Amino acid sequence: MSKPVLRADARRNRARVLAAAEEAFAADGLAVPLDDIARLAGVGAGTVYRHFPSKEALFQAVVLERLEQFAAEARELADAENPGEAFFDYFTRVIKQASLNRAICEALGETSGSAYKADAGSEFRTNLAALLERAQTVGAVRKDIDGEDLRALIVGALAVERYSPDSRHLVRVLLDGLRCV
Amino acid sequence: MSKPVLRADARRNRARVLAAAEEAFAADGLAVPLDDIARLAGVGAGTVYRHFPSKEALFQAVVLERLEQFAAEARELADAENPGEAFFDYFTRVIKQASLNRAICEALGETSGSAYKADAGSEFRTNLAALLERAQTVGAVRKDIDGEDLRALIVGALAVERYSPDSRHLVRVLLDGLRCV
DNA sequence: GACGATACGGAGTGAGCGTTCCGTTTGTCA
DNA sequence: TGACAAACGGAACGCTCACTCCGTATCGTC
Repeated sequence: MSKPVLRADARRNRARVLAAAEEAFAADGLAVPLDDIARLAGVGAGTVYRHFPSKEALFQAVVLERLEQFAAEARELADAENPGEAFFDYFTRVIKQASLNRAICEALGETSGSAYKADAGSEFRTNLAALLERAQTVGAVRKDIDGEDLRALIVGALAVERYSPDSRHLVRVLLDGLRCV
Repeated sequence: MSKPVLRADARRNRARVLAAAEEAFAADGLAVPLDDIARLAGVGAGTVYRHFPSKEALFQAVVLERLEQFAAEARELADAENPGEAFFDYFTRVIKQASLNRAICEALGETSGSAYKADAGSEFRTNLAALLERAQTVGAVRKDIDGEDLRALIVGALAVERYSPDSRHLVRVLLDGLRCV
């Protein structure tokens, strides 16, 4: 049912494809031609399709890998002694990292992105909501927003950051808006 | 040098193309096939190219038309009795309208969008900056942002609004961040 | 080392789309 | 109304790109 045990070269090539895709999608988003990814990985296009049913599936695999990293970071902060600080630090860090990764920007910006909203980005969602709630409990963050609101605000902050990456204080404007009044 | 006086049918078709393009681009952005625009306008593809040198040029014409409307609205508010209120009202209205128009979203979001940043969207830029400065003068808006910052924040607010159009209060979070502390 | 299965490479295929070309139609003006 | 220029329509072109196919190479096993 699951994996029929890959041959050694197949395993190696799969890893190469994933690495190449991560780099290429991060730089140019979904627009990068699949042939470019194959060339970057040092394999043929057919090999890419042996491991991933479509370009879109490869993209999602790359994005989900990254979202799981974000989720892990959030988990580490779940018990931080200062929930407010933890929340704002995390928010800032995610924006900074994600804004440098066009794949993440496009994936999170997807209004109808079923794959990230529903199934597998769910751990990211859960942990993010947990951070938010703790920060709200101690009075660090206004209480009239929920997890889904926060994700929308992340998308907005990403757009701001992408638009003017130099301006250090713009995201702070948003954070100030999030603080308790 | 300028216009060689268009024939009547040519003038009519040009207007139809512009109207169709405005509708199509607003709905689907630059991704809409040019043939669709031509069909919607009831003309052939060749006719579109008689009036506009490229699809991109047509897109810019549509966007600039809209930006000039925004600029005009800002001009009307330039002497409002309450600069703070005028600023926030204008900001909210622009976000609301622009978020419904995918062409505007894409155009404003263009990081390297020379056409809108440089030449012709300049009146929009100027008037927007004037509104901002007056609001800052009366102490309604924090003073550590400038016109370019504001445009970045508009792009961000657009992303938020597009992501969750229902949530009435999300843009308010951003506005609260803009207020004087 | 030989054999069968697995995986590979990259040319090929088909679809979509921006743009052009040209035979035909239509407006304008005398 | 006739004739010429202006404008039209849409078929055709060329390019890009996702995806497939199949002859060839490589791996694992006995």
